[in-house]
Amino acid sequence: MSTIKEVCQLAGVSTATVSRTLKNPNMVNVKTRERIFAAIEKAGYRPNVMASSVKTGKSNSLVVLVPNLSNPFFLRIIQGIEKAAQENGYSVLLGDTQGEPHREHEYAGMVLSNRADGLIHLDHSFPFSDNDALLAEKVPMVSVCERIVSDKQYPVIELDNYSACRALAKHLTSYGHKRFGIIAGQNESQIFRDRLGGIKSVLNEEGIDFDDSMVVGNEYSYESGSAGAKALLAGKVRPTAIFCFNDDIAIGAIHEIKKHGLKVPDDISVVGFDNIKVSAYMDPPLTTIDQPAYEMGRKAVEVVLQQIRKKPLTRNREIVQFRIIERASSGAVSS
Amino acid sequence: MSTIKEVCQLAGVSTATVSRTLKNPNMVNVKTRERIFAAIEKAGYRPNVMASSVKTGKSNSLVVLVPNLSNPFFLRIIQGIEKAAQENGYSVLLGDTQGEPHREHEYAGMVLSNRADGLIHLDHSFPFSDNDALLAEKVPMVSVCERIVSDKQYPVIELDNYSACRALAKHLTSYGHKRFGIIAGQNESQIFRDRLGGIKSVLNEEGIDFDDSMVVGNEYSYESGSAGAKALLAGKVRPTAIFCFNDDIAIGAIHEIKKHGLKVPDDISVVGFDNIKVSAYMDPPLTTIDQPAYEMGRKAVEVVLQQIRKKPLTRNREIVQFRIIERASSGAVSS
DNA sequence: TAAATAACTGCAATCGATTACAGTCTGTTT
DNA sequence: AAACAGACTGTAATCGATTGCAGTTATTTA
Repeated sequence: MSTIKEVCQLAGVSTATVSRTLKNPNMVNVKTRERIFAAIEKAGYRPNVMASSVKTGKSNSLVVLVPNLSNPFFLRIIQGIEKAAQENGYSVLLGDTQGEPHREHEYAGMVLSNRADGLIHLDHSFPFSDNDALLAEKVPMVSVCERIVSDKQYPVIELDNYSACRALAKHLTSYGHKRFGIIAGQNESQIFRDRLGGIKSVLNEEGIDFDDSMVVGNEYSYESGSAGAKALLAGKVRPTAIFCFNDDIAIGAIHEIKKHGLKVPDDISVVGFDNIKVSAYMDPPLTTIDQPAYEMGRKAVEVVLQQIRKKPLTRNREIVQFRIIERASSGAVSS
Repeated sequence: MSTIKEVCQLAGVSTATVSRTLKNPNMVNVKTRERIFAAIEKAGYRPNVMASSVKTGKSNSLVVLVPNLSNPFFLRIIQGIEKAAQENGYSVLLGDTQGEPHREHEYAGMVLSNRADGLIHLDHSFPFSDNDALLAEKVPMVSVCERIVSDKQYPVIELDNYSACRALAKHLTSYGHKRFGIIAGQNESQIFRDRLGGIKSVLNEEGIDFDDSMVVGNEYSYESGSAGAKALLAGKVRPTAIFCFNDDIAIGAIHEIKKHGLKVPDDISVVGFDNIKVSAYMDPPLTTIDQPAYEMGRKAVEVVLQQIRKKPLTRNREIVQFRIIERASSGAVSS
């Protein structure tokens, strides 16, 4: 790897001029510039990004913390992040945390050690260790989907989960459903509270009883969907409709329901959340809530960059639009 | 952010000693060490990774080029990569290339500009621009799944696609199938040739005719699976079994087949490739070839690290084991 | 024509670490 | 008691850029 000095030699100029032709070309004379470009070409010179980072204090990369890389919904968000980052000259450092605090700390620490300029968190945990909490105060950070629990209010890109679940619940009650089951993801999150709240508000309005024993599940996975469905089917009263807090859960649930010889939606309606791509290809195709994941990723990048560039944020909370996608996994309650 | 100098002040030592307590603790006296650790704590000091990278010439990160982030199979590989990288003190720079050369060039260039120490490519294209080809000669690089087409032989982690497809083909012929269709991913890749070769070799042995017009599709996606199935069903002779070159394609194909009022596997058997997680939850669950994606990712990291550390490679080609997963999407041919 | 301005370019300090080399101090060996 | 080894620690050069400041021309203005 050749350095800036070799280019200097070849072009007969100082490092300053070479550096300038690369960063502020219009500061240097056209003829010199050309000579330098030729020298760069000949030397096969590539500026050492690390060196320039030391000087400028910017790494031009963002860390993204993902609780679970196998979730296609997160992936879509990451695609959005990656694209937007790239367009802005940033690169993405990926951290699969598996929800483990020590891995979060490790990746979050990258911002403190100048490896990254900002942090996008796809979870609600405060990703820094207690030790680093003070330093973390001024790091550019956004969360997607759910607000980070911490004293400081970090910006968030999120969906109106309450309203989305109301829409979904209304969709089901309009089909005459009265006995509901819920298979949730994480029980102690704001998302959980918002979604449950949304559903309950509709049931309340409709005068439908709902017992918290009908809420099962605590993981966003196929397995948890299967297990949740199994639990619900084993209860005294079988629900006629099941809310699943993401599509993976719904897929697992439908699988299990069919195993029991029941039909979806004839015997039980199932609805998911996220609208991942495969949902449209399931049998039956899933009724679900579309979250604009790609867009959310893009927005997240905008917001961190704004912080990095020390521009004031217009708002601390960006609400993106959901759409209810009605497909064949939900239908009229059987009489 | 405080620097090493502030720690020096607090502890009353030189930068050298601070640096040493962090990198070679046993070189410094226990009491000094403790004083320094206390100072580090008090200052909230985090070493600037960029600065140390300049000096050492190592960035401790790897670029991973993914042709398509939405493919769950690639994701699983990335999970393996990420984990292994982290265990070795490396972080992962993710590049979603969408198969576009200019994006490949851009990401691959990161190794040349010292942003990354090595490169893992989940595709077969030579990721550097022609300009950079010379410089690329000595960059640590591995590909996963498929060998990189280039003069230099870069190591590869791959499956024996030929044998895997033979296994799959035998599975189907043993069920009595004689009319086959194939929905492929990329037509000009080695994978394509190996897989097609494997299938044809079995058909040959069994004396089964096969017409290349029964090979359709050129993209690893649900849509392509649907479209491919549609095309095959519109042909003069309807196949009784369809090979799909990944599970996404198979999922799309099954969806389409059902739309035509046909049953899987009663009317048509469908087999996939990769064994992504959702395959087990499809209706019917997919017969497929399991690729140990996570393991492949880990191996890829091992191999690049070996190159980075300038240790000789034991072999240039690492073959991982496949397993045929027989599930309900394939069955006896209907009479 | 002298003075002022503009357009380039170079010098050298700097970013925040790492590390070869040399120096100091303590303890051993003869 | 002198010589030497071992254990620490510090000095200062260095990695490869960036950039404020100053210097040199060339051009414009008065």
